[in-house]
Amino acid sequence: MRIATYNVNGINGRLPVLLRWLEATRPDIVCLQELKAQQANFPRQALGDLGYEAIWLGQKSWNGVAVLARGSAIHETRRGLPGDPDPSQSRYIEAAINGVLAACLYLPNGNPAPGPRFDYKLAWAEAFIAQAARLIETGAPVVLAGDYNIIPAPADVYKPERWTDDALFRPEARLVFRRLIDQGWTDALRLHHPEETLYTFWDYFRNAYARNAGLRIDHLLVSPSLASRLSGSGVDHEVRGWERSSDHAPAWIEIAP
DNA sequence: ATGCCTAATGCAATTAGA
Repeated sequence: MRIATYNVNGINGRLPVLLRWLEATRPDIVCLQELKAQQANFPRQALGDLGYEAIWLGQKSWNGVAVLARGSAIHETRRGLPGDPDPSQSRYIEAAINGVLAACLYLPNGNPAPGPRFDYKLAWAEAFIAQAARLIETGAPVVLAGDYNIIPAPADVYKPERWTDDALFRPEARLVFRRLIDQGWTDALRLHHPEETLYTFWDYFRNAYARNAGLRIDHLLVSPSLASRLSGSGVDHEVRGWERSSDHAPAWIEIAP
């Protein structure tokens, strides 16, 4: 079973790229972020034609998250993050699918830091850490998949010295990631690729993708009972090079039955 | 310190992204 996460940066503007990637890689469960679409404007039909059911939490202009599943029923378990300091922002949705609990998250960017946006990022992260603690405590197979807007380590950014004061790399942000790992979650991509340069985002400026000036900010954290079933993981980085691509690339894990 | 690019909104120019 393949579980993927992809920040699409506008699901309707990105639909040809999204459908092309789904057809090419056929993931079983997909977490999407940055739909940038109102609830009524989700392309349910086009995804259904490819065999995907969906649940989603839309919003005008910004944010928005969705979970897709191919060939399995989706049982929604949460819509919105408990304790979100600003519930008007659509950043969290959670569902049980074929024996796996998938939490789809879009953690706030937080720039500029310091400031109110960074405060919101950290407050949102606290609420998420609390939710992650509840989920791992169940012992169930859980994946926390999404755009964390956190660069976990210097190896996860092309030039760490340029990012020291950025909300994605500040110590407070990295500590959030560390606290999740300390709860017992496994960073699946780093487990399988301990030394590799591994990015999931390249900005649209300065020819960043061609220069491989990227960041690793999209992550799949798995609970112990899912970690024991991991058989592989990766980034579909070539998708970032497609015409009219998102600035993120999809990341995925493979789970034994 | 800012623009470089892109999407959404809404139909010009602003906001947000990271």
